[in-house]
Amino acid sequence: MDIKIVDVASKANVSPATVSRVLNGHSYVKSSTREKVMRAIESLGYHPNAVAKNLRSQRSMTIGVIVPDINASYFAEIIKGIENMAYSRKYRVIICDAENQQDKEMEYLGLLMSRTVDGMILVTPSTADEEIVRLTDKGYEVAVIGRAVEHPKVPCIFTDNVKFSKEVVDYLVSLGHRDIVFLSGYANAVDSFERLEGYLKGLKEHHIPFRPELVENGNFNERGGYEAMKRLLDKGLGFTAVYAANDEMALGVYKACDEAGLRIPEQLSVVGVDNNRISKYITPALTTVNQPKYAMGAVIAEKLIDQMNADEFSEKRVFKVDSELIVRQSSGSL
Amino acid sequence: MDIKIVDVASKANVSPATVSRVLNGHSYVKSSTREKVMRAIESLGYHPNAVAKNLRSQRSMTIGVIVPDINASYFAEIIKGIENMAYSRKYRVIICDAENQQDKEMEYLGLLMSRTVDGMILVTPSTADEEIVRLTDKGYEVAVIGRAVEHPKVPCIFTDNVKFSKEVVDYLVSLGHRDIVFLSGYANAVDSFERLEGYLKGLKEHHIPFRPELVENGNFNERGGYEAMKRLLDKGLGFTAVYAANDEMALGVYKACDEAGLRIPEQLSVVGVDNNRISKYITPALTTVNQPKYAMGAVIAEKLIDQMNADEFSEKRVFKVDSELIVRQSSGSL
DNA sequence: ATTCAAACTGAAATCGATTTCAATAAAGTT
DNA sequence: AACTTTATTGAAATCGATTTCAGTTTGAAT
Repeated sequence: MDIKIVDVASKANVSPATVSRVLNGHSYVKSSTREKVMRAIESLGYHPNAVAKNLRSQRSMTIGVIVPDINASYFAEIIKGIENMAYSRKYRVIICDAENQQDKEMEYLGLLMSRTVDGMILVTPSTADEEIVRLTDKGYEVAVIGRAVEHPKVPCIFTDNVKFSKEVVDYLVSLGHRDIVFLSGYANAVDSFERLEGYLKGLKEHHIPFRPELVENGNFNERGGYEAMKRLLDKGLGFTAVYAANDEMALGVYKACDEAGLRIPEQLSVVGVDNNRISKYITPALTTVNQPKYAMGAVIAEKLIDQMNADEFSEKRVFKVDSELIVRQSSGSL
Repeated sequence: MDIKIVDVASKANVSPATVSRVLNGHSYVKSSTREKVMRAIESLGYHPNAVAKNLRSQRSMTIGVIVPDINASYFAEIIKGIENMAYSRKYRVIICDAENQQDKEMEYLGLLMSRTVDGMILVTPSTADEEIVRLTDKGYEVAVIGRAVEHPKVPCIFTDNVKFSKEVVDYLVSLGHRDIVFLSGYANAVDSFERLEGYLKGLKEHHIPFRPELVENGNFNERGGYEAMKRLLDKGLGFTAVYAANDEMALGVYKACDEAGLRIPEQLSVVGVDNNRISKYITPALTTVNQPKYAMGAVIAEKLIDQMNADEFSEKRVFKVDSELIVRQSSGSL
């Protein structure tokens, strides 16, 4: 049922080699034969089998991306950046959505490891560094978004979690807040860890004693943020501001506050991270930290593609990009 | 540098065939040899080359999905539904984001056509029906979300655009509106077309004369909605309600109204379609039409997989699912 | 008219797995 | 003991393209 290159060849009275030459165009082919072949291709509706092609040529011109959740605009924006850069370099992108499940993440990693892609970009905060190092040493082309990995061949791009988290604390303190809740994401993510670190650093610098009871885990999603906030409110701890490690959790905080009749920002200031698309539409508009998501995706895709095509690796491998605090209406002075 | 099956074979002192048998487990292998092979695999860190495997076995256990925009929650939800169903059936999913560009859509279609996937799901409103029929006749397994395609082998799932659009008009008329704007999406999308049809049908039923100047195109995105609304406002046409063919455009309408000092819903009622995640967070919360996106993805994935594995095709191929109007605060009586 | 390079083409090897076929060994069956 | 049947393995063919190698034509240069 399938049309193969030999079918085209026999229809055009040439060898498969010639058809291949016409198809790929890096060799001499007489223009009259080229036309014969083209006509045969056309009339048979021939489509080359990429699986065979990739096997022989040992490349697929595709790169794979694994993200924890395509629904989160943070990742969706990154993907757009990757996609457009890759597209302009004639690469195609396949996206794997791990849906925040570690087993799926591993599963998809296995899929990409089986040579279906020429390179991969991991945006997954939970794949261990050692795993990435191992992959790279095995000869896979891997790039990482969201943190630094110690390996001379792995391009990385990330924002300084510690730095901007400290800046959030600085900002809240400048508004007069001293009792600041930190809402963390899931435990095995570097982002959670480093944002907590920045939070602590900020407190320390302002000589504010750390109150461990003000740190709660919200798993990076709305529901987690909602439940964490309810726990905090139930305990009746005194606090005037919440720094949520991402906007999704901040959304949950809004909901909990709404139910508890707590007004934002009059009674509680809320700051998120990601500049999620929703954050500017919600009322009050959420103060948040913006990361250059699209650019991060584009830069890392470019580096990866460069590296795949040149054996000398790039002078610059690790990119730390700046993020900015976007002050909106969810935060105010005491 | 790469470890191949022959390497494993020679390390374990067996033939490649035996290694393959161990790997795939559908043949007799003495348990002692199995262990030898396993040890060799382990110690060499062997990963089978899926490209070669797929070429030989003529299947990849992956299905490809093309969507116009992964950033839109309508598509993201559909993808989730597909992904989870596929995953439970041991299929992997690769997602192609056409970014609302028709050339990219074609490009990705070409990618999927080159036998890298066992089947494909198109959620693209702009791929022509004839193209889909042609693909299917050529032996590709294709399923479609969002409309019906006339071909006995193509599973389809969609909501009745005409029906719910008419219901939107019914609803607005019941609130007393008679001058209703219709904001259409881009012209080559069936959705635009059918939603307009429902709008017209609704007007007709209520004996409201059709005013062509009240129909504008907003290209299904926020910006388009904003600009279309501005054009309408500039023209100073009298209207009291807007039916936007999706929520994204409704967002643009909000922005234009905000700038023009027009209050929603007091001075203008707005209704969207999709029940986009943002729609419930925006103020006033948007009245919209909900489609069972996740379920649609799951159902079509299941049908496609069934069809790929059984030669007899399913009795039921076309699924029309119900959508519901979610009334929120953006619409009110005159 | 002869020579040499460039243009053009096909046969066969190759990519890395799976699978068929056939051969042998072990285990039951009468 | 002779004869099936079942278990176990390897050699070789195969999937559908690309690419090397070598051979033939053509065209230009001497």
